[in-house]
Amino acid sequence: MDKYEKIMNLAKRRGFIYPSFEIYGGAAGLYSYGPLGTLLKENVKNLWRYFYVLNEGFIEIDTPTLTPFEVLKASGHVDEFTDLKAFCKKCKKSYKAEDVKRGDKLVCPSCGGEIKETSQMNLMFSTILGEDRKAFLRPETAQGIFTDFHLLYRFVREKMPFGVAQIGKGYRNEISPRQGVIRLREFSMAEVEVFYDPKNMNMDPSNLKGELPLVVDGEVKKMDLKEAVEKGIIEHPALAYHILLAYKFMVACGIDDEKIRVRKHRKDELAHYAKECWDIESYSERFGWVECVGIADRSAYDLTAHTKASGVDLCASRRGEGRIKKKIVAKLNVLGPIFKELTGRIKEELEKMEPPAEKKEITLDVDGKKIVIPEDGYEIVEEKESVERFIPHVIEPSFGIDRIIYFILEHSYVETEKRGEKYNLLRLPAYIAPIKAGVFPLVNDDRLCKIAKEIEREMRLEGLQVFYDDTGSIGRRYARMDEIGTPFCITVDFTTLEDDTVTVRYRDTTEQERIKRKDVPSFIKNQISESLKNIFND
RNA sequence: GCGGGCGUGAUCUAGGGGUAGGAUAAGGGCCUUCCAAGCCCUUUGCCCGGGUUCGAAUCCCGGCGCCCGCACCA
Repeated sequence: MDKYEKIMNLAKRRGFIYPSFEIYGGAAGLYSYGPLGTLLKENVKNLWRYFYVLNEGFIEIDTPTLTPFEVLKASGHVDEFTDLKAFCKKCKKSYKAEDVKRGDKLVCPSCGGEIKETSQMNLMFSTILGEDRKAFLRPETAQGIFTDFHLLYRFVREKMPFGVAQIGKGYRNEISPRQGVIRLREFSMAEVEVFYDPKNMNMDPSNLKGELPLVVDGEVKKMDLKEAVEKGIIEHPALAYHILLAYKFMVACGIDDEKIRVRKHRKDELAHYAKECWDIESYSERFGWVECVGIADRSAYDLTAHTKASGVDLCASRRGEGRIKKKIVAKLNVLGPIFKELTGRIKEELEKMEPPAEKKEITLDVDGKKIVIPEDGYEIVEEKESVERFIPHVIEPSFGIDRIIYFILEHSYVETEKRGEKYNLLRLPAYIAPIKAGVFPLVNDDRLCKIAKEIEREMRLEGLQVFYDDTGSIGRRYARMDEIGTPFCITVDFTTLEDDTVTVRYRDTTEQERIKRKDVPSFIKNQISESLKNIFND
């Protein structure tokens, strides 16, 4: 049995994650989170929020997964995702069917033979809103952010740069989803769209401290980020910063930093919207290097596309450089007496015009009427342009939550021996662990049980997920907690009856210490929050 | 989507045309003063559908799922 199987066995047995709808034979690419998996996933999402919403100060939103056709048409997904591919068995090459169509036959451009084998490449799930409005389940959460850009830009009071985060489901109708939880048809993603002014990134270069294992020319090299930007390996500092942040997040999740690398996309593997893209990959014994995060430079691609398609201006403003612009200003005291009630319309049309080089009579067409404006009916005014409109650029860190959860399990899974017996545990960081503490009476004695149950209740009311257990031997109960990664166990023993102390047992060392019974909730909370704060102290 | 292999409780596995067995886990009880102890009892299963047959978990066909290779992977 390989590690993947062991982990998936554990995951199923202990309620982390397992194939969905199994009583009906299951469905490829669909997995469910059980009770512990749901807690674990929630902790991962909250850690992510800690990074991006709390630490970075990005705003978080929640938009529909059902997305009208026009949105994904504009974004390029309809055309880029819908492809009939023709596969030539002889040449082992595939082509876009429309490129090799000859009459009603598909002909292989390489060998000239007829191609019979085709496959539908549409990766989006289509559906219908109401009677007949075409729609899709979103393939990424990003479009819900782009299409609200104007509202969000106003919400942040028009400051640049700003980030918008979203956690939610995405859907891709994979032709053949192998690789278990690595390739899902419905999956959770956490995405940020960072909007910035390409002429003014507002990036503090001191944020680029540190070396990352970059894959350059197929080789992994530890490289200083500042150097990577200077050498043009990473296109610009904001992109480098987000690569670093995403890397730190992965490590904070408990993923082995020896098994993380950062790889630049080749030109031919870039998504249609991306100008440059870096993947944070993690290594699995079963699957090899797997993409967990993609950090893409989407430039102005999406906002430009949606501005064009919707007609809504998705621009931002920057303080201008004081360019001088001429414009026409109507003199109402002259025009009013001449044109009476038409004056308002005339002013509107007149001021829309490009000013003439020299002052002269202007002939205007207003609502089908020819109007002649006398030379003294307007002025040409010179104005300094104080704002400039531009379409913001976007950096998008996009996290595959389910893959990250798989890697958390794989990398925290430890096989050891205890008294000659196999002993397995999950070394999850305390803030990731689904259960924070086991609470036990040393033996099944009414007095001890009563106190242990009281402690359990106190901890729950303090917001801690804990697990009370009084069955079997104490060793067995520790083992059960170790297997699901519970970092602490609280045990009530006979000494508790005398001095009101209990033992805290640490998962990774199995060592114990005594603390005051009344301090238990705050002690555990401190342990968790201290380890969380340490993430950013390096 | 193509070719090959596989499908037995929650997990691991034995068997195999005639009442499906074990281990682990789980539940109940006894015992138990710190790391999967012991004893007694108990629950859960042949992927689904069709065919062959007196009788199918077993043989055949189809589907679904999993694994391997090819292809695909925004």
